[in-house]
Amino acid sequence: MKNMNSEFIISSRRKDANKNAAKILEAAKKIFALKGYETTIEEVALEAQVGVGTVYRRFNNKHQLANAVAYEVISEIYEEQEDILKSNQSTVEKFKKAFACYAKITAKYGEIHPMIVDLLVTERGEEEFKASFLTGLKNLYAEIITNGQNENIFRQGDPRLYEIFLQNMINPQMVKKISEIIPLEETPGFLADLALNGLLKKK
Amino acid sequence: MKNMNSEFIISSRRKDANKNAAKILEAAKKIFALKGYETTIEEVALEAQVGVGTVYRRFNNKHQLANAVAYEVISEIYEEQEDILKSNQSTVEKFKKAFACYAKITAKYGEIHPMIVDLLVTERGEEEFKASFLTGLKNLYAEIITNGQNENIFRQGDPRLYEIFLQNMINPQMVKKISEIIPLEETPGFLADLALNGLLKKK
Amino acid sequence: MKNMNSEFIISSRRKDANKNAAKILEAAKKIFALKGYETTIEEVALEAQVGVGTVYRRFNNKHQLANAVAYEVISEIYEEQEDILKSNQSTVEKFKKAFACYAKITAKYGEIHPMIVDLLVTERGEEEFKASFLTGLKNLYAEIITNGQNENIFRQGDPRLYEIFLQNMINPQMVKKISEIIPLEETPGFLADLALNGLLKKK
Amino acid sequence: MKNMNSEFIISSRRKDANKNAAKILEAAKKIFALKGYETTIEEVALEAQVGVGTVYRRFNNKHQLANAVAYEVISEIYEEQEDILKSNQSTVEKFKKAFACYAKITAKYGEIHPMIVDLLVTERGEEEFKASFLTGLKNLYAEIITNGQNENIFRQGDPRLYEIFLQNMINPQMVKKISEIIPLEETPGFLADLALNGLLKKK
DNA sequence: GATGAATGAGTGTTCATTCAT
DNA sequence: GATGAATGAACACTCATTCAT
Repeated sequence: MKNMNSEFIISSRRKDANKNAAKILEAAKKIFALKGYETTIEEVALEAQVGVGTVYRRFNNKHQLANAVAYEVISEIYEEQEDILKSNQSTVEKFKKAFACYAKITAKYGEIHPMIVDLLVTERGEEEFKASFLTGLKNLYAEIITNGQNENIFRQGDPRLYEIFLQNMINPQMVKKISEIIPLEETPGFLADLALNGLLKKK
Repeated sequence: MKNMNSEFIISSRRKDANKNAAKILEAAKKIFALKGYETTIEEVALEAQVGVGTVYRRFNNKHQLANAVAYEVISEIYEEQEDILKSNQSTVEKFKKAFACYAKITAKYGEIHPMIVDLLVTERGEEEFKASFLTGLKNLYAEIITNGQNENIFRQGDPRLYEIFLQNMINPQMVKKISEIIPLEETPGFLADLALNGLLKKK
Repeated sequence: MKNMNSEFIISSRRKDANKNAAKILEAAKKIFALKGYETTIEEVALEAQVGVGTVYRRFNNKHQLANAVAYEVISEIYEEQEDILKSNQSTVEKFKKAFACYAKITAKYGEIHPMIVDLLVTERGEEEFKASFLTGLKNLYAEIITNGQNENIFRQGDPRLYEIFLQNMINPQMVKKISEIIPLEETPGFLADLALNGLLKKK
Repeated sequence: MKNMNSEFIISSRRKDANKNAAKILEAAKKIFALKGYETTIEEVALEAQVGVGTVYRRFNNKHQLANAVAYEVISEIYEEQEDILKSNQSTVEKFKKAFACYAKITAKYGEIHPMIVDLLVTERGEEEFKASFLTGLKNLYAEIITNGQNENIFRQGDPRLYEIFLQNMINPQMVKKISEIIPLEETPGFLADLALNGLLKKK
C-alpha cells in the first residue's frame, strides 16, 4: 500500500504537473469532506486554484477523482494501523486501538467517509480502488480476527463476515449520531467496545 | 401509524385517483428499490404508466414521494414487529425475532433502505416522516433495550446509543454483503446474534 | 354595448349553467385583479368553487376568459361614462369627469387594467373584444375630442391620435406610481388636468 | 453609466468569451424585442448560435439577462440625451429633443420597452438596474422639469409627478399605435408636443 | 352537465465533460 | 501543458387543456 497515490493519478514526468495533481487532490479532499460526492469539479478546481481542464488532465473523470480522494484518506490511516498491528499487545488491545483509529476517519473527513462506503459498494468505485482497499485496510482486520479466533477468544466462522461487521461498525452515520449523545472522543472507544463484545465468544 | 398512506399522499375522493396514487407509490417503490434517490420522476411515471404531471398531482415533489415510499416500507414491517413485541417471549427471543424481521427490509427493498437512512439524517426527510419513524419503529427497539437493561442482561448506558447501534446493524449494505457469503435467510439471524452479543453484559 | 357579457360567454339554456358562468366570471375578475394574466385556471376554479372543467365548458380557453373579464370591467364603467357624455356640461367638464371615471379602473381592478391594455395590443385579444372596445368606450372619447375641436378649444388633428393619448393617460402603471405620491382620490383629477392641458389649444 | 456592460455581464479576461457575451446580448436584444420577457433562453441561445449553458455562463439567470438587455438599450440613448441636455438651448427645445430621442426606443426595440417598464416596476428588476436607471435617464428629465419650473414656464408641483408623466408618454404601446396613423418619424415630435403642452403653465 | 384527474410539452437551470486558445 | 469557455443532455417542476367518470 505504499505510494497509493500513484495508482490513481495519471503520472507525469514534469514535476509541476505532479505538484498540480497533489494540489488538486488536497483541494478535493477538503471539498469532498464538506459536501461529499455532490461536490462540483469547478469547486475543486477553484479551491485548488487551477482550471477545470487541469483537473481533467490529472483525473479522467469525477469518479476517478473521488476514488483517489478515498484512497488518500484510507492510506493516511493505514500506517498508523499497521504499527498497532505489529506492536506487542494482546489481540483485544490491538483490536480496540485499530478500531478506534479507523473510526477517526469520520471525525476528520466528514462527508468523505460515506463517500468511501458508497464507492466500495456501487459501480462508481473503480475496481482498482476496491481491490486495493480489500488488500489494504481490510486485511488488517482480517488478521486481528483470525488471531482472535486462533486464540479462541473470538467466535468461529468465516472471518470475512466479521470484517464486514467491523467495517459497518464505523459507519459514518452511526458515528455521527453516537457522537451527538456522547463526546466525540469517546465514540471510537464506545463503538470498539460494542464491536468487540459482539465478536467475543460467549462463555 | 395506521392509515399511513393518508399522511404523505394527497388523497382524493375519487376511487380511480387513489388507485393511481397507489400505482405510483408501487412504481416508486420498485424504482427507488433499484436506484435509490437518484431515481427520476419520469422513470417512476413511466413505470406507473402515468404522466409526470400525475405524479406531481399526488406528491408535491420528489422529496415527498421518497418520504412516502420510505413510510410505506417501514409500515409494512411495523405490525409484524409489534406482534412480536406484544408476544409472550423472553427479551432475548423478542430481540432476535424483531431484529430478523426488520432486517428483511434490505433483502426486499434494496436501495430504499439506504434512502430511508438518508431521509432520517438529512434535511430531505420531512419532519413528519422523521417524527413518525421515531414514534414508530424506533420505539420498539427502545422497549426491548430497556427491558433487557431492567432484566440486567443488557449493558447499562443510554438506551438511545443502543438504538442507534441496532439501526446500524441492519444497514442495507452490510446485509447485502453478508448475504453474499452466507444464505440470505440466515443473514438476519447471524446479524441478530452478533448484535445481541454486543449488547449483552459481559460476565 | 348592452348585454356585453353574452358575447363572450358560451350561452346555455340552463339557468344554473349561466349562473355558473357568472360565478366564474366574478371569481376570475377577483383573481385577475390580483395576479393579472399570470393567474391559473385552477385558481379561478377554486375561487368560483367550481371544477376546472366547468371553467372550460363556459370559456373555450384562458384567453377567452381574460377577454370576458376585460369586457366585464369595461362595461361596468361604460354606462357611467355615457351618462356624463349625455349630460349638460361644458366639454371641458365632461372631459374631466369622463376621464376621472375611466381612471378608476386602475384603482378598482388592479392587475386587470394592464391586462386589458395587453389584450388590446397583442394577438391574445379576441378580435371581437377589440372591435367592441373600439366601438364602445373609445367612441366616448372620440366624441369629446371632436366636440372640443369643433368648439375650437382643442388642438386640431386626427381625433384618433388624441384618443390614443387619452387611453395612455390612464395607464395603470402610471396611475399606480402617481398615487404613491399624491392621494389616490386626487390622481384621476391630476391626470385629467394634465391630459386636458395637453389637448388644449395653445393661446 | 459608463462601462455599463460590466455591471450585468459576468466579464471574462478572454477576448473570445467577451465576444460571445456580446453575441448573446445582441441575440437577446433581438429576441426580447420581438417577444418580450416571454422569450425562452433556448431561443436566445439559438439566435446567438451558442449553447444554453453558454448563456448561463454569462448571465446568472433569465432576469439578469433581461436586465442586461434593458440596461443596454437605455445606455444606447443615454449619451445622446446627455449631449442635448448640456447643449445651449431653451428648456422647451431641450425638452422636445430629449423626448423625441427617448421615444425612439420603442420604434427600435419593440417589446423591450414594455419589458423595461416591467423591470422598473416589478421585483424582477435587479435593484442595481433600477438604481442606475434612476440615477441615469430619469435625472435628465428631472433636470428639464425643474428648469422649466424655475423659469416659470412649467406647472408647479412635485417634479416626480411630471417625470412619471413623461415616462408614460413614451409608452411603447402608445408610440406604436400613434405611428400607425402618422409616420413614425413624426411620432416623437407629436408626442413631445403633446407632453410639453401638458406641462406648460396655463395662461 | 359537472368534475377534477390525467396529461405532456415546455421552462429555467445545473454540471460533467470537451476543446479551442 | 494549462485554461476556462462552451456544450447539451438531464431534471424537477408547472399549467393549459382534455376526457373518463
